Amino acid sequence: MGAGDTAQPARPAETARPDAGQAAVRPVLHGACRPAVSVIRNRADFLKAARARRQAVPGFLLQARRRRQEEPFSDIRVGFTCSRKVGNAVTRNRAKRRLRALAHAVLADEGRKGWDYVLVGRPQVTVARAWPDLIGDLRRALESVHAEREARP
RNA sequence: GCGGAUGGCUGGACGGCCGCGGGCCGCAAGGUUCGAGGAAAGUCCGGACUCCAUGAGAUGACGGUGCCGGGUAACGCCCGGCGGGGGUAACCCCAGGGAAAGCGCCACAGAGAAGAGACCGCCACCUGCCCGGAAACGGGCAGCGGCAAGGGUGAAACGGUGGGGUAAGAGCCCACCGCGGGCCGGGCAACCGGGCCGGCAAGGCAAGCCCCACCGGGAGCAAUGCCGAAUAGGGGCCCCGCGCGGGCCGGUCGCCGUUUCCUUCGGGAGUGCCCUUUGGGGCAAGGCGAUACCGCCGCAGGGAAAUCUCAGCCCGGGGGCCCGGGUUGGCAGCCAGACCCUGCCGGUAACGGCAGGGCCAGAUGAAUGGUCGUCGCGGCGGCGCUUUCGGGUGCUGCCGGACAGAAUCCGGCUUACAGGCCAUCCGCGCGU
Repeated sequence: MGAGDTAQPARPAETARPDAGQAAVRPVLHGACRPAVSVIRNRADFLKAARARRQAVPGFLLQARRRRQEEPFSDIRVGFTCSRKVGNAVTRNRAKRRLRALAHAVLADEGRKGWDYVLVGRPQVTVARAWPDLIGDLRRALESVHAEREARP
């Protein structure tokens, strides 16, 4: 009986894994290796990302953090933040949805495994900025954040 | 046709690419179906539902409501009336109980603001002075007085208008209106109509306090209930202190069972040990599982003692029963309901009854979308055609498309809202 119980504690750590495992299989069908993108829902992860490096671009603010060794690192995680300064509830929702679509379009190809990204909405611009400009913003922000990492030995 | 009043509806459509959340089916891949609003908002009322408190309840405090009748689960909501006010009208507006229970206040202006008051003013008798006069007397001014009509102030001036009356005046008297009290008639009632009496006594503010009637226990879904890491850890009681307990390792037991090369995929050759009836079987190595039992022998050593140490390795005083707390988080509450649609019946209506049909979001760093295109709508402009000169119509360019995002759920209220549509009614104009 004791051996049966000892297998239990290991399970919570693996809850994030199954997605990663399936995603690792799926890209083979496409021929390219696209890591899975999952969503950050935990407050602690948001706070950690906010304390790590950041890059402001016209459309939004990007916060990014490379996860530590003991955390799962096979996927890309992304979160979204729109405070009350962005506008009323309708505007906040719309800003968040645009950021979500933006992450979907760009991050799977240009994000890095084992990193957390948080996209922070800005008043007026996040909702109004033209779509191609926003995509360009994210590409430049990612480049800058990754370069900063490599410059620091 | 123009202007207006009221009630209601709508809140762009279609498609391509890429996505999200829930349910159902499926081992899975995946499939299928559903997926924001009229206010989802403000959180202002009323409930459902939970937990807490409570002897039924009464009283007080506090809060709320306030014409009458009806509707409703309930309401401060809705409907129908009444009264007052506004509008030619349709219709709209009203915080609409009590001011002869009491307290308080009524700024400024004004003489005076509640049993008030005399600034200008009006006036007879009487007294004094002056003028005229022969005198009687007349006139003027002042005093002693009378009055409150007119002027003036004010949001409001101690009933209003008219007449009589008077020196001048005054509800002093009269008529009507207003006010108060009975009476009669109508209405469930608020109230309305009529008539009689009284005779001015009763200013306004209750959204200052207050009085009267009625209603209200408190907190809220972050309510509340359940599950819940681990050698973790809190409290109580009892027992033991035994080379004891827990984890890991090994032994042991059970099950499985082997390796290399070639290949035309049929097979062939080789093989750690033993047995063989040549079919194969057993043992060792290996894997998986179980773990009661065992951990070389010996049966100990240190310390005054409690007790500690050692012997596979590591950690620790141990065991039993009961109670309680609780982090990350998960589940329930949590979506079939005072529900929606249609029809019939009752009711002026709000609404109610019956029958049939329908299933319509359940997220939790929070889904219900992102992007591109076409069409449609509105505004401004250009060109063409047409015109009863108001406009209509075709093509085209630019711009715009509101207010706003479910979070336990219902009934209301309030506030926000680009543009568009419908119905009924009123006034004016024109035609018949």
